[in-house]
Amino acid sequence: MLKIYNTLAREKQVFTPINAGKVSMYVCGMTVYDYCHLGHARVMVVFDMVSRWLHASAYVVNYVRNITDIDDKIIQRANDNKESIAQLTERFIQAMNEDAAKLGVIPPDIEPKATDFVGGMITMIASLIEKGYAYAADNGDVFYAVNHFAGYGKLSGKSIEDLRAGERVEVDSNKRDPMDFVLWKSVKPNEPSWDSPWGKGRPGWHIECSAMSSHHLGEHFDIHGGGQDLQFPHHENEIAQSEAAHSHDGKPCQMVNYWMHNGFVRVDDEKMSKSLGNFFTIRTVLEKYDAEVVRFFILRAHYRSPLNYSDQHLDDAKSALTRLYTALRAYPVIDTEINWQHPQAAQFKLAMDDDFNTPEAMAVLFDLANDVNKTKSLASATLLKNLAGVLGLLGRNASEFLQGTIASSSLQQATEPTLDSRSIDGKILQRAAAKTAKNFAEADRIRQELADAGIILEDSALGTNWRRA
RNA sequence: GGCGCGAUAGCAAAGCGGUUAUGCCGCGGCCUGCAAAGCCGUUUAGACCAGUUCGACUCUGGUUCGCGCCUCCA
Repeated sequence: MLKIYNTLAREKQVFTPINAGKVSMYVCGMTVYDYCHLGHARVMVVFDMVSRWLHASAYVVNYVRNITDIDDKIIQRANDNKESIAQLTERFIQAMNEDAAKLGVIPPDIEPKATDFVGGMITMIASLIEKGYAYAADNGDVFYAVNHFAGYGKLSGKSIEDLRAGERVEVDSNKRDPMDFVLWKSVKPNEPSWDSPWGKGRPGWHIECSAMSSHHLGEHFDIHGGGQDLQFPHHENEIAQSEAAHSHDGKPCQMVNYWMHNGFVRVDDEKMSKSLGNFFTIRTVLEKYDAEVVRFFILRAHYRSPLNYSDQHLDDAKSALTRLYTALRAYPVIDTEINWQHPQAAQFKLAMDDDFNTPEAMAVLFDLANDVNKTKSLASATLLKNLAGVLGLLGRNASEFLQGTIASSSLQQATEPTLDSRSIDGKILQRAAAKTAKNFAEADRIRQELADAGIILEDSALGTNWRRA
C-alpha cells in the first residue's frame, strides 16, 4: 500500500488514484534558457523514480512534464545571444534531453511546450474573468484577483494577510491588490506576442501549467510534483487558477489530490540556484563522474531531504555503486519478473511504498550484494539486478561500468590518454607469465605500472580481473 | 517580521519506544606469493535541557544552531 507525503495535507497519506489502476501525474519541468544544473537533475531523476515505481506497482501511468519556452529570462537571453527565441529554446531542450537520457531518465509520456498552448491559456484567462476571478487592467495586463479565491494559501500554508505583512515586491499600480498576480502581460517592444481579447501580449508564468495539465490530464488529476521552491507562488497560483476556472456554480473543482515536492540540492549547505550562482551543470559533473554515479547519488538520499553536493560525496557514491557492480560481475544475470513475495523484494517494496524511501530500498540492494558474495547465489544476483532496475540502476554489464571510462561520454574532452583494454590484457598476460615463473618482482612491477595508469588488478581463481579506479 | 523544515557516529544517510540499518573511510582477522576484491569481526551516534514511560535516538515541551519559502528559481 503506497503512501505519499502530500504537501497539501502536510502528512503521509495512502495513495488512492482517482481511477483505479491509473495514475495521472504532472511535474513542472524546466525553463529552457540555459543548461540544466544538478537541481534540475534531481527533479528529473526523482520523478522518474516515482513514475518507475508506479509502473512497477502495476499502475498505468500518464506522466506529463512541461517545458517553459517563453518567459522573461528566455527573451533576455535570446537578445543577449542575438539569436531567436526558438533557436535558443530548441538548443537547450536538446541539451536537456541529452542530460536526462544520460541520467537514465525515461522521457515522460507527454512534454508539452508553453508556446503550443497559448490558445488554451487565453481561453482559461477569459473564463477566469467571466467568473469574476480575474480582471483586465487599463494597460492590457490581466491579473488574478487573489482575494476572490477562498482557498488561496492552502498549499503553502500562507495567509494573504501574512503575505501582505512580508510584502517585498514593488507594487504594480495596475493591480487592485499587491498580492494579485499576472495572467497576461501586455506586449512590450522587441518581445514576442500573441493576439488576445486584451490586446497583444504573452502569458504569465503560472497559467501555462494550469492550461497544460487540464488539457492533458483533466480538471482533476492525481499527482502534481516539482521542486520545493515552486510551492509558492507557482503551485499556489496554479491551484487558484485551475480550481477557479473549473469551478461550477461558484464551487471550486479540486485540481490535484497529491502534491509532491522534492528537496533542494545544496552546495556548502546553501541552496544551489541560478541566482546564487553556486550551481553545477549536469554536463560539468558528467565530465568527471559517470552518469549512473550521479543518479545513484541522487537516489541515495530521500527525495524530500536536502542533498549536499561535493566531490567527496560523489566519490563515496562511486565506491558504493562499484561494490554493487562488483557483486554482479561474475553472474550472467538476466531481466526477469520480480517475485515480490521474496523476503528481500518485499522489504524493498515496503521501503518504496513508504513515500518512496529509496535510501532504505538501497540498503536491501547492499544486503543482496552481500548474499551474492557470500553464497554465490545466481538468484540473489538476479534479484539484485532487477530490483536495482526498478530504480533505473545497475542496468549495464558490470564490466561496462567497472572497466568503462567516462571518456566514452560524448561530452568528455580528451583527458590524459588511458590504456585500452587490449593493451591491459597484454600486460595481464605478461604478468601471468612472470607469476608462473615465480618472478614476483616483475609481476608486481607490472601491476604497479597499471595502477599508475588507473587500472586495478584483482586476481581470482579463475584469472585476473581489472577495473578502472 | 510571518510561515515551514531539519539537527543521527570521521563522512553520507534510513528505520525504529526495548532486539545489526546501509554505504564510504579506519582498525583486526581470514583469503592471497604479496595485493586487490570478497568474507568475518570491530571502533566512532543520535545538538542541549526538561517531561511522559519499566524503558526514548524514536513521543511531548522548551532552548540553541542550521536551512528554506514569503521576489525569478527544480
